[in-house]
Amino acid sequence: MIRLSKQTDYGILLLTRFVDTGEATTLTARALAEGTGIPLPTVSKVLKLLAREDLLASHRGARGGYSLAKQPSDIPVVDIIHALEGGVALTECVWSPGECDHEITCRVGANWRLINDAVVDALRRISLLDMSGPLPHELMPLTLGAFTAPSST
Amino acid sequence: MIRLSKQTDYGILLLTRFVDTGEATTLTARALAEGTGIPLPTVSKVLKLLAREDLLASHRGARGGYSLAKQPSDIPVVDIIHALEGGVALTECVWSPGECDHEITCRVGANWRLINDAVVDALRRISLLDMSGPLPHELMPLTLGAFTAPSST
DNA sequence: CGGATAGTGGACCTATTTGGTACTGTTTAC
DNA sequence: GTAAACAGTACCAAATAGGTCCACTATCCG
Repeated sequence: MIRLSKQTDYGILLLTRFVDTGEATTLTARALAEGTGIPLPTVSKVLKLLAREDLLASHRGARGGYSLAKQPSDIPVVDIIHALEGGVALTECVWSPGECDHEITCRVGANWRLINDAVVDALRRISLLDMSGPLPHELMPLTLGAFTAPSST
Repeated sequence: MIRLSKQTDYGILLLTRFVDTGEATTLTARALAEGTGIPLPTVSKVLKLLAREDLLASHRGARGGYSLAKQPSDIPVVDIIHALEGGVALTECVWSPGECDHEITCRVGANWRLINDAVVDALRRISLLDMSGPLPHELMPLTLGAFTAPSST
């Protein structure tokens, strides 16, 4: 089963809380933990990772906490994934080319790269704002026109 | 890092060998192992899984082996992934809904489902034949038109 | 100033998954 | 009947993910 890590899942969920409470709001890890049921240390870890990649701004000290560092519409889902699990590389050779023994004979690699790029690109176009809203289907069809030949582009 | 398992990677590679050698050819696990450098037990395991999902036809006994069960153009990549790692479920709630505590408050789930469907759909449109060829880019751009509002554009 | 609150960084442990192996059948060609 | 080759399954080891904890630093507030 190919799936995102739980951390990423938590991350998205936590970030939507910021969107819900208003973008400027500062929330503490503790409050988030209580609000979501996710254990505090874990929440803390996830928020730290998000802050490190500048998706969240951290405020230390008493009455500190975290707040969104950008507009929700300016935070692509792919950035969240990147912050929490390092990236998207469907196959090893996409991530670290040159380590595969099947070298020249393997034409599959190039194709994986294209597919990978397409997925990353789609994930880049989806923002936190999109994710946090109950998007009407008419407005969010997310069609993947795969393997169509556009002689134009 | 979100990635496919090595087994899936092997699977695609092995399947392309069948395409290369002609679709009707029967190949043994041993021959494949020697040809690819992948250890025999592992090759065997992967082929078994592919046969179980009817992507390969197995021929037992002496002079047996495996052959493609369908035309390469009729084997979507998503089926290979399904055979070798069980499926594509970006988040847990896509796979087994109802187990998440964040129940009603979580509107994210529905969106993940849409994204997941889109990825699966793209992977369904790419065939083994596509993967095994050195596809010219003009013929295989794999564009994902994500989150475009169809009404306006 | 001092205490309480909150994030920071990193170490750490455990459980699960993955990658890979082995072995005992069962089927088939010759 | 024997050898080749797949089938099923159990198994082990290494890697990764999930989660916890602690010592430290920064900030607010009285």
